Amino acid sequence: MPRPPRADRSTRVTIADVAARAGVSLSTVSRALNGNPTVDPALAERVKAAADALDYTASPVARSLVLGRTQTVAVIVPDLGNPTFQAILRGLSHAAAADDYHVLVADSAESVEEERVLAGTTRRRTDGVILCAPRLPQDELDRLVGGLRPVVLINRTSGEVPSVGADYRTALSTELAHLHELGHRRIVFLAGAPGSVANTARLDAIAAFVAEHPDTEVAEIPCGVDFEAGAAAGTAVRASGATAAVAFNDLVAMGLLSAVQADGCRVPDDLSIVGFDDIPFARYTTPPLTTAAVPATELGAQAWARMRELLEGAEPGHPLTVLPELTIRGTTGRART
Amino acid sequence: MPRPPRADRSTRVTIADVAARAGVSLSTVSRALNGNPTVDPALAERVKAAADALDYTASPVARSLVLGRTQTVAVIVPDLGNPTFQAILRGLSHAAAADDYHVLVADSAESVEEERVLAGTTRRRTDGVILCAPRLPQDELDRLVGGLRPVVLINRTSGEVPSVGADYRTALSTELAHLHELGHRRIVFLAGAPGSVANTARLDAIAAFVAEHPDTEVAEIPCGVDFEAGAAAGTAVRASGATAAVAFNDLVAMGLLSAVQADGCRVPDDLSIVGFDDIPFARYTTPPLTTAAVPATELGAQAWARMRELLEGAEPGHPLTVLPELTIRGTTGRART
DNA sequence: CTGTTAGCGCGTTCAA
DNA sequence: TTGAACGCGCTAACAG
Repeated sequence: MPRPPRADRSTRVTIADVAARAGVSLSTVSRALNGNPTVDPALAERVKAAADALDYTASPVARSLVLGRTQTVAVIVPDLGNPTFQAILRGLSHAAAADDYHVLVADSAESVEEERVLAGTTRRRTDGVILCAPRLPQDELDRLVGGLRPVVLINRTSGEVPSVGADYRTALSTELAHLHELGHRRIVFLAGAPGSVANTARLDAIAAFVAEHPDTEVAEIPCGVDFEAGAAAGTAVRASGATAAVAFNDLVAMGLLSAVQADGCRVPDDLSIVGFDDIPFARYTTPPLTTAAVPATELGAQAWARMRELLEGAEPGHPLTVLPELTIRGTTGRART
Repeated sequence: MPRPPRADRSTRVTIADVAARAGVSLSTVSRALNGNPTVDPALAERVKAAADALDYTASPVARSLVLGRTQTVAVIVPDLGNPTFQAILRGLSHAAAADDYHVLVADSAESVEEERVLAGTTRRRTDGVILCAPRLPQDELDRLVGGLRPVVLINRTSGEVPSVGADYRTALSTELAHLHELGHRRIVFLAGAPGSVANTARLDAIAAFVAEHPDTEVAEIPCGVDFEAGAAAGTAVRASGATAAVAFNDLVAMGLLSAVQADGCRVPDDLSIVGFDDIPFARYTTPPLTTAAVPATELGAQAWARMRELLEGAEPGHPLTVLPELTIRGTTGRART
């Protein structure tokens, strides 16, 4: 892209204009407008009058340079199309706005390389960066965050870096227990990205559960993380003979639900399905989806709260881990016998 | 929020450090690093070597101040929770990133006042603002955009301001024609926000359609723009005796679909439903939703393209209007007789 | 081709 | 309490 022409600033009103109009020095204007108490009340009034007569507001860029503070934070997400990340961004955005901070968003497109680059470049034009479910391997993540501080991590941890996240492991155990209670003994798990932190946590939960419940079999089916993947897994799920399916997330669950129903399979009579996340649409499927509710919006707000503490120089709070709540709706029922 | 402490910049490497290490002046470093051809190749090499030995990158904030350019644009959306705006943001974000621009997002929370304020404050720290479906009344919008340029409008227009949007009117007519062709003569329209531009466009289309089809009745039911509103309208829709419902958008359609089905109503046998937007979930409802597909991601990309032209000082292209495509899926069928 | 100088628009010492 | 002067980090105009 060709370099755009230099901006025309000739028409912009600066602090000098206000100073001239109020008949004071630049410093006095600066002090008056920033509420510095050492300025004569009457003068301050005159300055403010001049300022809004001229519709003046200090240049954020100039202030950023001198203050070393931009009033902006960066948020890096792996995919802006993912409902969970959208919810996190929304919660974060609202919370930051309430504290008069701005939010720079960047989508890493699930690319580890992009993630690394974006973290660096956005950090330089903001006061801190919030990494949302970064895909970086642990060692690289550990290395990266060092040069990025202040940093807040969502759904990942790294040393003493403040973080917020959901306890996937326990939540998945709860889902399995729910299925077990309904009599399901042959279950399939539609796996997400192999090797990813989120998938590994779920696999751990499954291994632990199976160890404690020898009567139950949980088979893993490589799948994916979106609708299409879930729908595509329909055939394999039915062929498995399982009476229940645990999807990596709600997207997969919905894709599966859609596919098996189109195939004449009744849910939950023939097959029970559980999702994960409780995205906004989960309650509106037919039947409504049983899932583990991750308070994504709240996580976003909490992530901002951590960042804010860091920015204020306060002690970073302990890592926050929320436990997704099992939300039983219509896609789970007693196992067919 | 208390003012954060002044940032510690003592450890940051500046252009002076690079200059010292390379044994040249600051200007030479600047020139070399910016690819200015008037610098001796050998020297340029030495400078670059020094730069990355020091891991130096010019401060974006300082550059912004001197260049009067931030390489950032602001996007204001009414609601980050709306799938359509999410898609627009995604398309915009990707397109801008491809041109090495950053995106500042702000959610106006459907507030006209917030919209006005955010537009102004974000504009000052960016090179331009993109207003996504602004809720401002036309006269206020006209007034606002004047002091904001460069500006790009999505789903609204104002004088000569570049804009992109969808032709709601024609698309809704097409939906009505589809229903009419299936034999529907009693139709209800689940209206969105009264007085909003989007709702008015749909109402216009309905009025025109009814005028041309005296045999058809289209009753308006005040509703809303989300799931809950659609679900809540279920009773009224069924009581109306209509054989088909046109929802303001897909969210409403899905809420309605869910509600009437829970009530034992068969779709499309007892009731046909059409949505609007074709959000990602529309194809996964049961049955899949018939709707008018708005290429939201593409609109976002096009909005960026317009902004980019403006930034480059090029002629702003003509307003772009895309025609949402009728996407017939499973929620529409012949009218029951 | 390179170095010196002057800002970009502000906040903030330091004197007065 | 106020103003003059300096500097944030960088690019660009102007000499040399």
